[in-house]
Amino acid sequence: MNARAPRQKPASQRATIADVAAAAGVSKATVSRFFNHRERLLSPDIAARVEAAIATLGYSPSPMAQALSRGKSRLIGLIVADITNPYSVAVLRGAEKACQDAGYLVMLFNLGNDFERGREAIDALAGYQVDGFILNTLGRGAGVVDAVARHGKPVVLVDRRHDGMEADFVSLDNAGAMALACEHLRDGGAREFLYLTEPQHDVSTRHERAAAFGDCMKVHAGVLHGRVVESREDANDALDQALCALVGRASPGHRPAVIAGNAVVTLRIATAMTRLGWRFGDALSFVGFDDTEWAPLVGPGLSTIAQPTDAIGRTAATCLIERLGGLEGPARQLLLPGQLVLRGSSLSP
Amino acid sequence: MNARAPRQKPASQRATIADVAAAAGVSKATVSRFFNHRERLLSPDIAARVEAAIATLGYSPSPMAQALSRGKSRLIGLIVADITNPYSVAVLRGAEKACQDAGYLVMLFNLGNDFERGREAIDALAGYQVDGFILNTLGRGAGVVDAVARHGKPVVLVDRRHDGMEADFVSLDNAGAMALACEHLRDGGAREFLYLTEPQHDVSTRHERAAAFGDCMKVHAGVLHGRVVESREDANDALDQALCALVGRASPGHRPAVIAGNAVVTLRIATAMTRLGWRFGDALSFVGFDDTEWAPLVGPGLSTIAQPTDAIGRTAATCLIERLGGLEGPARQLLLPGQLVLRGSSLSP
DNA sequence: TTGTAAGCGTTATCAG
DNA sequence: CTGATAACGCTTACAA
Repeated sequence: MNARAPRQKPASQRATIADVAAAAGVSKATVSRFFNHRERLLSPDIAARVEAAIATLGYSPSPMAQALSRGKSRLIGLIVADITNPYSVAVLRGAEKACQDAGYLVMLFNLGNDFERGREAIDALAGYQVDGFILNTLGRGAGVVDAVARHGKPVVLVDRRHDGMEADFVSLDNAGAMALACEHLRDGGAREFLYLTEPQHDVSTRHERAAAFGDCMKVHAGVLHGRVVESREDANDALDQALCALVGRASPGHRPAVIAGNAVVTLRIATAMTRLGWRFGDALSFVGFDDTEWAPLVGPGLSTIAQPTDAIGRTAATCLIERLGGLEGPARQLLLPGQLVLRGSSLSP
Repeated sequence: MNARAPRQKPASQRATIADVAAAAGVSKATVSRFFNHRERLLSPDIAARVEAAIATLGYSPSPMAQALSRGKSRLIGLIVADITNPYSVAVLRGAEKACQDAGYLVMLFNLGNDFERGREAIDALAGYQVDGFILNTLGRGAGVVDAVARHGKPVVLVDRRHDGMEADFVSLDNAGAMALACEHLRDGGAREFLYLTEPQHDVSTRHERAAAFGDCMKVHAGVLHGRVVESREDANDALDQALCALVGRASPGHRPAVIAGNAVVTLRIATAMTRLGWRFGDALSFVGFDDTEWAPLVGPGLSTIAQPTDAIGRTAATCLIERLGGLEGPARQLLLPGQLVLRGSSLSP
């Protein structure tokens, strides 16, 4: 008996390892061993007793206590720039599946497009002892590189590189995908091209796509002509003008081509088209990045570049888990191919 | 000095409370008090020393250790049936915001539409000592009620009731929203109605909407006629037939009306319309539940019922946090109003 | 093969 | 107001 009163035990809680030990008439260590080294060092009869006690008490170890004790949590921190973005969600799903298969749980932190919160997110997740990070943000927002470095945990970057950071990187093969789109449109007779993108800022994917677009034009220099225009929210006039200018440049018999850098831009273009009274596949050919569920429903159907989102997420998770398993070596770069989905917007009538 | 070698301290880790205590020349208890009871019981000079040590070491308390010690984690478990569903995501966003404002972190578990995993999800989250649950699933899938009950933690249900469960419930006012849609369509001249829903199974929202539809028809018995049809994936023929039958029933001068139970059904109907070569707002009037970003782009624009998703999520989180704060009393029921968004599909030409 | 006890990073009780 | 010290639930040397 202790002189001091022990903190009272909250009446009916989950069974703890001590309860099991008591019930089975063994020590806590033995119960712990039952879970972690069962076969190797436990006699059958004791194992049976422990097993029975576990069953009757409905015991399962507390991951928190385990994490505290082991220093690792089997938790993976996933930070997304914007959970509203279907791309992010699709990637998330893939990653989550892979993690669960490997016995990891995903802790999600959504930045809600507030890039300054990146550091905060990392610190919060690190507090919960996540073993590693999957980051689908970065570029803007300071301190993230340091924040990650400070905790010294493995990181995988998805879709957005970050300069100062030596980390595995998983993404769509932007150059390949853009080439697919451009070649398809060229085959359809297009000579004048317009690439519409969200403001590029520091988002690596946007830069890569714009650069790839430029390269495609260069390959057919003299015959293909392209322009890149940044589309901003609420800048409808600029968008309309860019489209009109494009159509104005086109020579007869050669339908001009528009490529959208992502689904957000596609949405804006579709709105502009109704505003202008134009029809996809008629006034112009169109291909957009990101194959949304509604792409088939707009006008004659929108041709798109489908990203292997699920594979991207799964690959990212796998990468990270490999690193957690101790894999060494330089940062890897995994570029997955996109797929051209043909619909009316880019086909000849 | 201990006879036994202590487990070696991993070289450069996060600073712990002990490090801070040492640096400030005080006890761990004092450092702890600095965070939890600063003003009340800490002399200014000691507080200053602690503060300095915290700053130089970059210390912040480990939430895991806190959770272990306190028995509460400031973590909220959020279980969604399907993260792919934009409705769920929108709610998630609202809830997350409210939680963060209140100093809680959300742990997300996605069922991926595998309803049998509900129990697993709850146990996993309970393992991490979440203080309470927000559930956006249930109905199907066994054991969830017991699983929740077993842990005895507060729960808020979103959008889907569950019979055996006494818990706060937050959702769209389905009856009100349906009435809005029906009255609008009736004003537009519709007399023959078709309500298309996903298979109702045990999903309470689907039942409520179907029942509300029936009630609306009953209110104008004799003049309004309605049918409810369940639309299944890959049952295109049945859908087409239902639509044709509806149009067949309509008397001249009275455009028939179609109401879609959610965005998934809306998508199917839109596809059917192009298949049939019909045009929204022409062959029939249309209103669908859920205001998606693409609703304005389909045909003349689709009229919808916009759910206050953000408010739903926020409300759910607030509810839960109130309970965590000790609020007693019977289960509450919070029904938030929907908003009718008018577009071409339900307007007279 | 099993038990003992230290330690993971906190908080809370009790004595000064 | 401050410091020891026992818990929280678990793992893991080390001893037996």
